[in-house]
Amino acid sequence: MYSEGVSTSERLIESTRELLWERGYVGTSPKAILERAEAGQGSMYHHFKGKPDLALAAIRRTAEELRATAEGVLGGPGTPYERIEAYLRRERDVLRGCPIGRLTMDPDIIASDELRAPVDETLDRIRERIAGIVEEGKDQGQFAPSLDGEAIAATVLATVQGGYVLARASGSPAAFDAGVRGLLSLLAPDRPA
Amino acid sequence: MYSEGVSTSERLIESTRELLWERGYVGTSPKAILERAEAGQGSMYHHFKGKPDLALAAIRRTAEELRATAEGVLGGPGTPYERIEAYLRRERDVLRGCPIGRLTMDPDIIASDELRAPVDETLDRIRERIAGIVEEGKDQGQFAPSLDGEAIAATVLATVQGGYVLARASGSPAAFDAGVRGLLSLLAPDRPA
DNA sequence: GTCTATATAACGATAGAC
DNA sequence: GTCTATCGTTATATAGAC
Repeated sequence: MYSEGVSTSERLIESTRELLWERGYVGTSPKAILERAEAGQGSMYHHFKGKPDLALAAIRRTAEELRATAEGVLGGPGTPYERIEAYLRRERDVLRGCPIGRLTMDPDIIASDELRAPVDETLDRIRERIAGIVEEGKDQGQFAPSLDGEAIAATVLATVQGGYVLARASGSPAAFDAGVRGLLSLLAPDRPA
Repeated sequence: MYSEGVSTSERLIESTRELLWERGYVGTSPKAILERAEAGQGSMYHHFKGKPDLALAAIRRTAEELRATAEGVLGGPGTPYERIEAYLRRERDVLRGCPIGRLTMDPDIIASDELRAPVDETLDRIRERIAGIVEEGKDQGQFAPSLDGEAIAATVLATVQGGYVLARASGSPAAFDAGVRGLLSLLAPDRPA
């Protein structure tokens, strides 16, 4: 499963990342992590204080990765509308859901300020980034001056996060795509009144 | 906790509904259900085949309740826009999340067609209801003919479901409200181009 | 219908040998 | 740094008395 040269602590973090994405925090057991990482009980408690500590390391890395991915499209070329469209349409494994957003449904994550912090910060920063792009679009006359950047940014992010919910409920990415399509049709600069 | 006259099986279902909402399926144990229902081990396995069977009864009831609540506002008075606004702005315990939508992040729910079915059906029927209202609005000239009812309906539902995610991440309902506000501003019939 | 007793496995963590 | 052994608790379910 794992090639030589990857450290045990590295394998533990990567396995935890996968399991948190698939099963959430409550649904992920140390035993499952150890099996996937091909590591023994002792290794985990040597490198990490326990399940919450290991999960924190995993969540931080996933959060960092998600922020980078988002910035990759939002900071790309194109008009404000095009960059938001690129964000909404970027390749996604829709049925797997959002590795960060899904954690908000985990009671133990929400109960812990430390575990919730990277989730909150990640979504918040992407939201701020989108809000700025909307304001940019207003300055350029691409979006109506009446639009509130912060509010539109929340709508964009919510459409994505909620799209995952609809898709997983139906077992098909179609509802996610429909939601994105609907939002883009409302947002389109040349939308008929 | 429970007044006389409420049957044990009733208390079991209600307790399960609460716990599924708070902690999801994976995070809810029979023991926790029994304690909350003030029932013994034997009662639960007398009335239900096991945890999945009890959960199914609980989910079905919650699904039914949610559909009725949605129909209550979507079938209310007002123009199509006003009815959609009423749906988006209806009173919600935002930080608790959606009792049906949250189940889509539960691996054991998604893995079971039987448990997923009521979740899927509920969201699908609300979506269809909203899609019809959008089409109505198009017929009446309140919405642009270019809008796709199905897509807009998915956007509306996704904004709500995603709004819960953003709110729970930040520990405040503000992001939910912002997302709704943003969507309504895009949807408003008198929106400036 | 409800109770207690019991069972098997998993959970999350610690101890101490190597 | 990793391993095995062990711990006390919980998860989920069954058995059988009342």
